Amino acid sequence: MYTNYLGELSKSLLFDNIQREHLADLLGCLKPTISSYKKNDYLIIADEEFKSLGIVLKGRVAVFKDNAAGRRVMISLLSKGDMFGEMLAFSKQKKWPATVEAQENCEILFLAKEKIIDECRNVCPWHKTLIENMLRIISERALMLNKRVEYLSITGMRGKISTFLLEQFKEAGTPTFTLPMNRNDLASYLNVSRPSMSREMSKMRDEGVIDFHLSSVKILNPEALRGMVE
Amino acid sequence: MYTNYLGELSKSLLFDNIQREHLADLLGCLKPTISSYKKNDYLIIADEEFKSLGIVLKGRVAVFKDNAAGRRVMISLLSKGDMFGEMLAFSKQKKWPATVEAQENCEILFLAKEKIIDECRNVCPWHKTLIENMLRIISERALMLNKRVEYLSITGMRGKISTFLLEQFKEAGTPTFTLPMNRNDLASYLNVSRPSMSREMSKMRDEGVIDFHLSSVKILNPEALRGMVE
DNA sequence: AGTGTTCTGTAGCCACGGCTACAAAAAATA
DNA sequence: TATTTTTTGTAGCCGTGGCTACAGAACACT
Repeated sequence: MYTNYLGELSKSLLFDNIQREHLADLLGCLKPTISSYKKNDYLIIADEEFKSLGIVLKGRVAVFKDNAAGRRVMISLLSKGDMFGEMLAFSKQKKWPATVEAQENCEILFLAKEKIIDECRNVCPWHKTLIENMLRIISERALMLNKRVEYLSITGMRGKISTFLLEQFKEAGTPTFTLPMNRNDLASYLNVSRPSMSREMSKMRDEGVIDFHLSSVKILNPEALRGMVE
Repeated sequence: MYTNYLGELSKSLLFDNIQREHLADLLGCLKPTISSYKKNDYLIIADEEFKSLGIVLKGRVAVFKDNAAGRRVMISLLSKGDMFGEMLAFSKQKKWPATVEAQENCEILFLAKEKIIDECRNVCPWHKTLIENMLRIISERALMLNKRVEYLSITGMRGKISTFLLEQFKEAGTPTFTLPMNRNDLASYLNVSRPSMSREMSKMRDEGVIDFHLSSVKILNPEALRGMVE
């Protein structure tokens, strides 16, 4: 059944640190179901009852959210190895907050939420690793969201740009580094418009604080940049 | 040692569904440490190595973050029963991202991160409940952050206000309901300025879409409100 | 090299919303 | 009831940044 996918699954974060040969045992204990979907099929419709979390085995799926006006906004695009619904599995929330749609023909593994914690704690030693992985995945996602909120809470284009660049600078260690996204993605990450962001970056270049060409950026005056944070 | 606090701890979310009489056993197995701090003492300084998560037993503590410009911003204010550092305990991140300071004289229980998962899985049956609680707490926090990001990503005052009111409306079930925060808190939750928000709400009242007096709000025209979401 | 596609920088217009300031209402304290 | 403190509504000023539009650069594809 899922034997074809053992190799793929063992690369997934949820099954990290679990040997491929033990994975089969663990799956035997988790008893997942596998479903196939055709392009444009809905895997999940918002407000449906949550029963199990999903892992993409093959193909790509899109997570959407319909806002109150009825327009659908894409939240994320998932492919092989990615998981969805992991936060719902452990919260009190009972309904899916989003809609999930197949972008291509795909196969999805579903894991019932009760199986993840409740079963075979003593019998199956890999379960402990599974729980650890789950805690790590959710915690890390929460930390990412936290950082995102920080960026979004900054008022002012300058503040956002300089905070972001300083963080990249700190991470890279060197004053010259490559941006991890293109202008469009960066703009929507910071929730500003792309042209406005470009305009401001150019101003900052004119002022001699930074220099850049496409995705390559150089911090010329870190102190001045820090002064622009607020 | 912590026997004085058993009653308090059993009310904490982390120890939910654990009988007070079993809590003592569990704590014996978790081997927490308890420290006292005076007003203005630092419990944690940002960038220190993370070793254990904390639970406030007595007093109040403030979580701060210093932005790149050096200005400190309060993230949250914690009191009896509140926990901090729970996301760090399970992520790969090794350093505290924030500073924690005592607002009053207080007592804090610290729980080493290894103890939470690694120990006594088979011996101590309450451990399973503890892990479940932890997963629930972190998942719920992630969901809250997710919702926060959604609000912050809405461009336009109208969009934010109407989305928020529609959500409250849905939650309440009735067109008349009470706002869960005052204007200041709501404004900073939506990351807008308080006067601008008030101005826009008044406009919406003039247009006959909503009515309100202080914290009491009435939705007069839900359809029109939905049209303002984007 | 040639073509189409995506990405980036730049310009100009103008509305949204931030900010300060103040007064009235409500709530807390005495 | 009187007094202080907090919360809320309103006004006016004006800068920030969103938006459309376009041209040139970079990239992908053949």
